[in-house]
Amino acid sequence: METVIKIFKALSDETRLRIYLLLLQGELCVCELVNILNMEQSRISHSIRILKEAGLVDNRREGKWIIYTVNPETENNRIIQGFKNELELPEQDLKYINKCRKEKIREKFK
Amino acid sequence: METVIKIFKALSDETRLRIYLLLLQGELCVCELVNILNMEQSRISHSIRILKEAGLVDNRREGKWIIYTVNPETENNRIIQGFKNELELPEQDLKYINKCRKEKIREKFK
DNA sequence: CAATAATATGATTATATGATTATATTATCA
DNA sequence: TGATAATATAATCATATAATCATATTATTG
Repeated sequence: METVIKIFKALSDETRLRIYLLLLQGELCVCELVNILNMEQSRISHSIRILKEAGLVDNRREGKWIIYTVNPETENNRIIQGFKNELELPEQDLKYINKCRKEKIREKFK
Repeated sequence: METVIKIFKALSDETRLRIYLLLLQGELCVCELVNILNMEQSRISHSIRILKEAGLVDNRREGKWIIYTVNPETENNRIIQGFKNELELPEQDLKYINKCRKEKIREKFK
């Protein structure tokens, strides 16, 4: 019950929901999310933290970046399964994630 | 997106989640919920209102009672489908809903 | 129609949450 | 090793939310 509440709570905020939907499209680092969502870095970091605490996302370090991914375990959770089919990435975010990928925001600085 | 956020928000509170799970077992009036959950009437009413505003529950009047049911439309929503399978009614609530049904709390006063 | 039962609503208060700003941490690279 | 990039964390503030208390509404029943 607690687990489920945490998941619902984590996904009941627009910023966090958008981040999670973006991560479902593929891994991203904070600076890419900042770029895609056009939001303050600390806001992204805070949001991610709550997603992490709900067990929804994982991360690994890769050089100076920390790469975030959806946690495959919770991704297979039936709640998430259901909502993945129900909800799609906002068009604007889709546009910017594609732009971000083309421009290789992250690798540019390697 | 807004719709989904409202649903997540509505279900991210223990009181409301329990009420919704109880209603999935069958229709109930406020006085039965008060009895089962052992909470203030106004708290139940307020909680139900938020579930209603999220489109999760319906109601009809029946004499002096107002009977609450899950909204069949959202019940078929994939998010709800998923979470119904994922989460079961807390044991305590199951016990009290059965007790409530045996004792026919509501009809007793007809 | 007055009293009562069932429920809703409004006001208040305490607490939680989200956004922001500033600062700290960790890794890279010149 | 010092500067910088990427990210995290802490502190603060404004707003949202949950719980409670009091009151209003609607229907029933004697």
